[in-house]
This record gives sequence, C-alpha cells and structure tokens, in this order.
Amino acid sequence: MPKLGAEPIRRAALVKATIETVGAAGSLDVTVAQIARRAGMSSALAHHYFGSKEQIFLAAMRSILSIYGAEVRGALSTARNPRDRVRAVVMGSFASGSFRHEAIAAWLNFYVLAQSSAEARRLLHVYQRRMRSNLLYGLRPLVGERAGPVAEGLGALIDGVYIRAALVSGEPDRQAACDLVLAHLEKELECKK
Amino acid sequence: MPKLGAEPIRRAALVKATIETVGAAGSLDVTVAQIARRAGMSSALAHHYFGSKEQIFLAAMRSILSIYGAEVRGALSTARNPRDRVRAVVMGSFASGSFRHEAIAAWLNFYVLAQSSAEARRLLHVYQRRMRSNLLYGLRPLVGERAGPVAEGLGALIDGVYIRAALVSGEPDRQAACDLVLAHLEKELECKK
DNA sequence: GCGGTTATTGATTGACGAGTCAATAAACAT
DNA sequence: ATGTTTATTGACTCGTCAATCAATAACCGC
Repeated sequence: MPKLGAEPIRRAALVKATIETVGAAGSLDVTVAQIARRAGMSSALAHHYFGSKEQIFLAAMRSILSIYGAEVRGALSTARNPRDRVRAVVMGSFASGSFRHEAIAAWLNFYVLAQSSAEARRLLHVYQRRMRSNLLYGLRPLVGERAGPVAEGLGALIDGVYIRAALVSGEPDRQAACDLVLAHLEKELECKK
Repeated sequence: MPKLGAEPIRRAALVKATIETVGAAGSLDVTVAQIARRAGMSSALAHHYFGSKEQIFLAAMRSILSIYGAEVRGALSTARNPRDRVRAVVMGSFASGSFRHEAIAAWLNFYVLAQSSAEARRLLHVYQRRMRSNLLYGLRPLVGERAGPVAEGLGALIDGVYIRAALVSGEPDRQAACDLVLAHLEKELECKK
C-alpha cells in the first residue's frame, strides 16, 4: 500500500527509531533491521532511503544537534542582558528536548563515532563552535579577556554533566544538573578578581 | 616454541595491545585478531587466555583503572593538608599514565560499554566512588557541608575535560587541562560564601 | 488503461568475525 | 623414555548483518 510522499515521513520515523534504539541499547551496535522494525518498516526500505547505516546515524545526529540548537536559540531569544544570555545557553543545554536519557546515550555514542568518522567529527565541531561562540558573546562583557578560559570551563562542565547523566538509569535530574552548572557560572562571575 | 610461564606475559601483552588498538581505532569495534596480531600472537591464543572478547576488554579496563588509582595514590602520598589532598586528586587524574590519547579514547569507549555491560558498569562505579571519596575527604575540612556538591562539580569537570581531550588528535595538553580544573577548585575555595 | 515513478519487501548474497578444535611441539616430572 | 601439562596455531564452524535485487503494488499524468 504505497502512499506517495512517504519519504519525509519514513526518514523522520527512522531518525526517531535510531535515537530510541541506540538509546535503549546504549551502543551503536544495533542492526539496521532493529531500527527499521521499530520504525515499522523493512530494513530494505531503510537502506532505500538512506543508502547506508552510517548515513542513518548521521541523520539522527543532525536531528539531535538541530533540536539542541533550537532549544538554545529559544532560550536565548528571551535574554535581555549578557548574564541572562550565558544562563540561557546553559539552561538551553539542559532543556527537556536534549537532556533526556535517550538523547544523552545517543550523544555519548556519537562522541565515540566522531573518533572514527570524519563526518561525525565535523558535525560535533559545528556544535562545539556554536556553543563556544554563544558563551563568548555573553561572557565577554562580563569577564573581559577571561571569557575564553571561562567558556572552556563551562563547556567542559556541561559535557561532563552529560556523560555522567548517561550512566544513571531512568531520566536524569534536569534541575540538579542545570543548577550545578549555573552555580559554577555564578562563582566565575562573582569572583571577578 | 612454547616457553613455560608465558601466561602473565601474554595477558599483559594483550591488555597493552587492546588499549593501543582501541585507542587507534577510537572504537570498540576492533577484532580479536587485530589485537592479537599487535600483541604478536594468534587470535586463538587470545581466546585461550581470556575466553572472550568482552573479558579482554574488561582486563584492559581494569588495567587502566589500576594505573589511574596508583597515580592518584602517588600524588596523595605527598599531600600534607586538605587543600593539597584535593589538588593531588585532580593532578593525579591528569598524570602522564592516564591522561594520554590512547587511554582517553579507551576510557570514552568503556564509558559506552558501561551502558550495556554490567561488569563494566560495576568497574566504572568503583572508580567514581573512589574519586568521590578522595575528593570528599579533602574537601570536608575546607568547605564543610558544601563538600558534596563541590565534589560533584569537580568530578563532572574532570570527566568533561577528559572527553573533550578525546576529540583532539595527538597528545592532549596536560598542563592546560590540569590548570583549568585547579582554577575551578580555587574559585570554590575562595568564594566560601 | 498505459508507461513512468514511487513505495515496499522477502529473499539472497557476500563478508566478516567470534569462538572451537584438533594437531603439533616444547618443557617437565618421574 | 614416557606421560602430563602448557603453549601455540591453522583451519573450520556457525551466526550475523549490511547491502542488493527482483518482484509486487499503488499512484499519477495522459
């Protein structure tokens, strides 16, 4: 029963199923057949639309990065001063679309994939550059030339909180994670020595 | 030409080769044959001594954790006050035996493995508990009841710096990494509000 | 209602890789 | 010397899985 215009729906279903499957397995060692089954189609169709397993993963990764980007942008849009801008980047990073067990597990795995896939590495760099520049933009007026190192520390801390969240079963504590990073930020701003 | 007493040498060679191979590939997706070849033996022998691929990985992980533990212990042994104790834990984490490209890549992969292997998860928890208690022991006299959250932050920051180091090719900057975390520590101690 | 496009899958191929095994050989014990 | 234990490997088995393909079916413009 082929309905026309299925391509975008199928692609989206596969991306979703990929994130779910990788999240559930906690590993990229999942088969195309598993993903396709969860998306309600045959593995042949998955190959038809994406060509290869790697492309399926990369599409999933792009989706995660795009959701993350949208969330940070959303948080940023309401910020009216530098301090709120930096806080927005942090809070956006722990928003409900990104800071979920599935997405975190996928994130961790894509970090690993970036070690061997040039394309994955490129995507990860895009995200890191964007986060860095978002942070710097807000930090510069607040801490001047110390903005670089401070952004570095914030970025590393956020990444660290993420992977630690990957290890807990069930949904991670958004509030606690966010507070921890925001507290660090406060310290950096207070002690402006 | 079998020389007797080969077992410990072979096991050690396999552990070393595993860390090298995983580090080079940036992935656990390496074959037992690759590891065995690098260790200068047949894959059959690797299976003979370890039984399964997973056991080879776990032995490698235990080796990494044990080196890490020894380094932290070594750093701690020269600390004479709480502040130096905390600094020792941090500096031990970035000592040359652990904070190397290969070991970092392996670490990241074992983090992933811990999502699906109960044994790997157990080992990781051992390390995390030890680090936590090391930090708490030094922090309690310095920041009192805030020791818990502060240890949390330091731990996450160290983990974050580690995975970020995984993405750079070549050897990571030990000094910069260590300084970044120590600076965070100073802030936590200074602003003791 | 016919050629072309899109959707879809079951079956198949082909490769690869973990783990087993039988066979060989050196060392050791007695 | 002879049997036992340890070391070692090449060859093999057996699954698994990515990727392909031929076949089927629905829709579309004409």
